[in-house]
Amino acid sequence: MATDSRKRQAKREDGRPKTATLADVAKVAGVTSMTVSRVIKGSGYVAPATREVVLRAAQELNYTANLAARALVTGRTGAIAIISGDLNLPYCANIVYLFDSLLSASGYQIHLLHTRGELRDLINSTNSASVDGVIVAGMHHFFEELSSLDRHVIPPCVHVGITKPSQGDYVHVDLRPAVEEALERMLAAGRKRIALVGVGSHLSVDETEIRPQTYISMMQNAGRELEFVSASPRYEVPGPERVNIIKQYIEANGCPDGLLCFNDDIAIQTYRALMDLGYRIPEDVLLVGCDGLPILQYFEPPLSTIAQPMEEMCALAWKFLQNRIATPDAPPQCTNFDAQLIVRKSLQN
DNA sequence: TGGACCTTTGCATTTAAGCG
DNA sequence: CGCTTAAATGCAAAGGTCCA
Repeated sequence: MATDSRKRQAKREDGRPKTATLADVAKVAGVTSMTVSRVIKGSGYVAPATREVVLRAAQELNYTANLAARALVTGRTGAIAIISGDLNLPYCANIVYLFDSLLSASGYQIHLLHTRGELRDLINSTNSASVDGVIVAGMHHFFEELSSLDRHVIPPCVHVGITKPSQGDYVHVDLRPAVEEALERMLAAGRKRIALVGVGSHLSVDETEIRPQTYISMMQNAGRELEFVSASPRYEVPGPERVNIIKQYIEANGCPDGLLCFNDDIAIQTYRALMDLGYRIPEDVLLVGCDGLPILQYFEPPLSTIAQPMEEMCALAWKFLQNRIATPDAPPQCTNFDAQLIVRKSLQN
């Protein structure tokens, strides 16, 4: 102990800042560092009087736990990586916000990543994962790739989103029933031209994407022509530009009388384009988005949307990940939710 | 190459309390 | 008083990286 103190003192003379350690607190409190550790962690037996003395010493020395040293012993970093799409997308921002609330409440820190390269760097930096777990929001291809890597290097992983990975823990939401319901309502209302807004006829988003898949099968079963208003749902296309793309399409081709939008962002831009061109909702066009953004209810008329039970999904995914961290070899945990169609005036005749 | 860094964990030891 | 049990505390080792 005396040796340690001399070394710390020497460092201080070198001009390096000295931070209090468990041993420093222990010395002041007159106990060993193990007792201090128990008090700080709140685990194990410590007499109330001893606890008080230790806490006072810790406060006096402005002690904060050395997370790196703790990770060294426990193999836990107290950090979770979240890999999501771009935060420009309200859907992704909302997911990150929800996980942030959940993880913070559990005392975890978040590493927010957007690319597989970022996670790889994180892992390579120490030859082992420097996070306790990974949440992959959407991006199921990435999840599959991650799951196939060396399990000794890759931390526990859970996927949450509208695609269903072939392995691992996941929380999946099925958009199909709600998309079908929206299209059935448009068909039942006698709408002649029902188009999908946001994806081109070449289905540039993802061939496994359930929205265009459902749209195509429903329209074909109803004997209807397929019609795609190509306005990339990706964030690279700025909103005003997308409004113009949609307006140009309508001016060139006339306006479909039913519009299913790939997401709520696109629904809002489609709304803007329709208003600018003098179309009425729902009289001329039935309009529905997808994401469940609350702001849609404040439009006039209020916009319909396909909503996912985001809070339940995120809470369950976090529970799955905690289970996986605790028992790495347990069987896969999977849950499926159905998205719900929120019908507002834009989808009512 | 080996020791220092800092913390936690499993196990061992000591102390206190309860009871006949 | 002496035994048993529970509570409280301490010891030793381990972990990855850095630096002399």
